Amino acid sequence: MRLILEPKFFDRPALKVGRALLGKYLVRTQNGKEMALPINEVEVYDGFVDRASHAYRGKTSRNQVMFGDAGHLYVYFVYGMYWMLNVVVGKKDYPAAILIRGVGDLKGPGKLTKAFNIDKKLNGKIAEPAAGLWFEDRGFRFRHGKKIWHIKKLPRVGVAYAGPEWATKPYRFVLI
DNA sequence: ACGATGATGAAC
DNA sequence: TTCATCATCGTA
Repeated sequence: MRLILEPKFFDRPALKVGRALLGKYLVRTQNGKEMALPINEVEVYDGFVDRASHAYRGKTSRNQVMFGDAGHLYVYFVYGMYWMLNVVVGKKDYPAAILIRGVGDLKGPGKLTKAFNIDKKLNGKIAEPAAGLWFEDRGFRFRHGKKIWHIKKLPRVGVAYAGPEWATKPYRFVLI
């Protein structure tokens, strides 16, 4: 089973999409090769009031993709070295996105973008095969022989600047 | 615990 | 135009 996730999958409340993305596959094609790994960690950045979100201080040239349509990729550069991969969710003009923090054995958002060769060339593109990067439902993941899993809710990483209320919100989801 | 490393955005 | 900061990671 390989079902490509369409933009409408992402056009829902951010927390719902964040949970729904766990267990889905991140798929990358480049020069005829395909790689795909299941998503096991994400963070949600939700709306104008979220002080940890890039969109909190309004639209800028960097974050404008977050204000666009669901299903677009928001890719930005941090710490002079790493690319972060997000997918935009929710309605147009409502800034929200899901940061992909872990896929397969790759723990950490900077490692997975390096492994998948993701950089600014993908920023603003729709997540679809034509872009070379998209998301798929490949069926349930099996853990311990059963087709179930647990979702652990944790604070987001590296957002102390948002202040205690927003830095401690359980907007990071990990597939256990 | 800290340095690498450069874009970003706010202040000047 | 300068400057502090940053949705990180590897090495110590």
